[in-house]
Amino acid sequence: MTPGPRELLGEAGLRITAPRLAVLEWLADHPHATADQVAEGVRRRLGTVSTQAVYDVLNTCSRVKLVRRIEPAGHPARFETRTGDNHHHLVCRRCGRTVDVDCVHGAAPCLEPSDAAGFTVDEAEVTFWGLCGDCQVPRQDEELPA
Amino acid sequence: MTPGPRELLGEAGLRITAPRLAVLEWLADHPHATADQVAEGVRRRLGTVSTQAVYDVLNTCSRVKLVRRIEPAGHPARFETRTGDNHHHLVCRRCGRTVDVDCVHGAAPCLEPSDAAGFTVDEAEVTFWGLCGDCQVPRQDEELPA
DNA sequence: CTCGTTTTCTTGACTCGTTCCAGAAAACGT
DNA sequence: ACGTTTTCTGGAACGAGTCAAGAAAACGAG
Repeated sequence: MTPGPRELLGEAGLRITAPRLAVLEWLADHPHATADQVAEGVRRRLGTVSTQAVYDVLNTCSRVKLVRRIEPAGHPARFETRTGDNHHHLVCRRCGRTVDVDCVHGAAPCLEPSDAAGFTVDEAEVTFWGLCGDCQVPRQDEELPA
Repeated sequence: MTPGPRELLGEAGLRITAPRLAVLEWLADHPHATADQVAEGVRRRLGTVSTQAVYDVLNTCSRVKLVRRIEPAGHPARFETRTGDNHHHLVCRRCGRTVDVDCVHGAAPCLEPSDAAGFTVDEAEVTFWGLCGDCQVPRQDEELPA
């Protein structure tokens, strides 16, 4: 079965702390959350947690690959616990809403650049840009009416 | 032949100003420059130009597709005049150096997500991450020796 | 070519997301 | 239970980029 946050932290050699457990648990239920949203969710569960702690947990867990950080241009970073498979994302230009997209061509579609120009490539990141359902028509509340 | 900056601005319905010409010309010779680098280059040519003007020119020209803005996660935005073809980029995780990568599978390889989830997709952005030649070995100057 | 309108540039304050810092507090190994 | 190590708190700070008000240029009609 899927290991819980406690086990994951242990296996990664990280100490088990309330903020870490809360972040991981909350993130498992709310993928693609921003740091702010994570902080809010965690506080709702633990009472008070510093912004710093949240960033620290997120960064530490990113480093050991327990969470993946995605940074869509022009939007604050978002985090998810689905790691390992190199899936891609569909991001709304307007509200930043993000959804997972499985790799189109199976395993590694565009994973190899034709010419690496002396680079060592270790990841191919694919982002699809567009407008989500809610943002497609909404000239409504674009400007408040006089 | 390739139209010069002056013609491009005209066609786009934008006024022809010294800062704009200088930015476009400089960018044509220095693709993937950051806003700072553009400002520096333009100042070298025109004397004094406000940071604001540079951002304004870059944003305005982005809007009319005269320049493309790329924003690699964790690095300041970079700009290029090669627009229209949806080519991709290879970015150095460490120094941010960016090089163009032509689309591997011809026209639109991964352009269509398998499931759009109600989104209207208008662009597929592919970024290859790695280390450039200069950043692969350089544990040298990582820490200054005592 | 001059004038008036419109767009662009300058200067400087400011925001946002994120990190840095020092000290207090918790977690782990013995 | 204790000391060491790592993590958390609170607050200051940072970099990239934007906002706002007025001065200065560019266009185009007369």
